[in-house]
Amino acid sequence: MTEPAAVDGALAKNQAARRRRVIDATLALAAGGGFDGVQMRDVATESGVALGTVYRYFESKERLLLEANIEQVEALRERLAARPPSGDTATDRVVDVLRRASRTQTRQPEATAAMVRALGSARPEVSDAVERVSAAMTGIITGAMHDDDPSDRDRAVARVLSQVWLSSLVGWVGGVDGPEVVGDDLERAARLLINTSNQD
Amino acid sequence: MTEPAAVDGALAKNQAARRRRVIDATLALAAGGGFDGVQMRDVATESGVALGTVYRYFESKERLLLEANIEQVEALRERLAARPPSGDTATDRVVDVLRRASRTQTRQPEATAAMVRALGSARPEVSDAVERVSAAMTGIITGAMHDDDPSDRDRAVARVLSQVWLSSLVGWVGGVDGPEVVGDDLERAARLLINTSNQD
DNA sequence: ACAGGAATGAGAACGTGTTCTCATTGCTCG
DNA sequence: CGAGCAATGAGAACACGTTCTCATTCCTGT
Repeated sequence: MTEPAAVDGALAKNQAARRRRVIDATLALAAGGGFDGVQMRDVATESGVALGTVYRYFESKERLLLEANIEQVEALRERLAARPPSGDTATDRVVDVLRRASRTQTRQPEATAAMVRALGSARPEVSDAVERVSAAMTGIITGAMHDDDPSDRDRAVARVLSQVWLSSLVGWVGGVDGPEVVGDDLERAARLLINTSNQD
Repeated sequence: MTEPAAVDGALAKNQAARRRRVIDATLALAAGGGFDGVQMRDVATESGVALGTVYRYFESKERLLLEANIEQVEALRERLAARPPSGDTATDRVVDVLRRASRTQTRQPEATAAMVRALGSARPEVSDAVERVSAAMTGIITGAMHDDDPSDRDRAVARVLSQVWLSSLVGWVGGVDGPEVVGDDLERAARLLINTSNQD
């Protein structure tokens, strides 16, 4: 019954440890020099792994950054879920969460820049990773709305907001807008989308 | 009075012609092979210009693709303005225009992919070009709303829609969604945003 | 028409992502 | 424990964006 390639075993453990070191090295390099600061040779050196090994674990630099981003966004989701948003209306809670999220991102400009650039590069080979990132973003938003399962409309709103999120990050990382615009964009979009009968 | 470097003159004309050839070669290559199909050496060869000259005209491959994109989006804007959208309500007109626009883009998958990737790469050096592209998108949308000058709210809605536009294109180009999703996303967002008292 | 200077052509050269080769190591299973 | 095989290390090699060099051509102003 050793068919599914035992998840324990010495090999698996070593591989998990390598993967971790590679991602950590990536995050460290990204925090320092953004996208261009993450050079595959450096990632290999810093994580104590051969260049070819990095590529056996991650098919490309983008994949590497996206996997790192998935961790970050999912961690963000858990952190936000742990401290539930304040606010009486769904709109307020969503705005609160979105503002906290964008603050988190704009506080680590370089690392965020690296990952956003990977997100925007749009190669089909990494579509599954992009999907997971945006699923996490959407989950953050629907989670802030209310405790019930999200309705179709909730999901539609959340999708739009996560799209605004991405575009706004791209605009910030690309130097089109300042960091505060990300939060403002999201708040404005949220208020336009979730307009219950009470005008702000 | 020959101060502003005469816009006519033989030199200026040759330069304009070179620039045109370079952009045309770019579009042709992009139509064939997407982002990776646009190789700077090929652009130079196809446009009958030296590689160094391409770089004197366009600081980078991204700049080149973005300048090409600006032309396309502005052409699209004029075409859409020439055939005003059908529909009685602002929502319907906006949806009509957005659907036509996304059809135009998804019909040229490779070329669009190349340009979207340039848009998503988010380097500050090309922020002005990104800005022009999104200004054109926004203009397309506000133009569809009504003939009057857009209100602040109109502009806010248009900005959100142009952000959805970009994200949705990124999702399509990146293989996350099918081409029809772009138009659907935009329509859904438009209906959520422009909710006059008449529910659809 | 001519001198001076800017623009271009042609191609080498460099940096970094990615691939490939081959020797070595480490795991698993009998 | 030992054979076999996958994983890894080390580094060369390749592709393409970008930069640089230098000779040649083309404008422009006189």
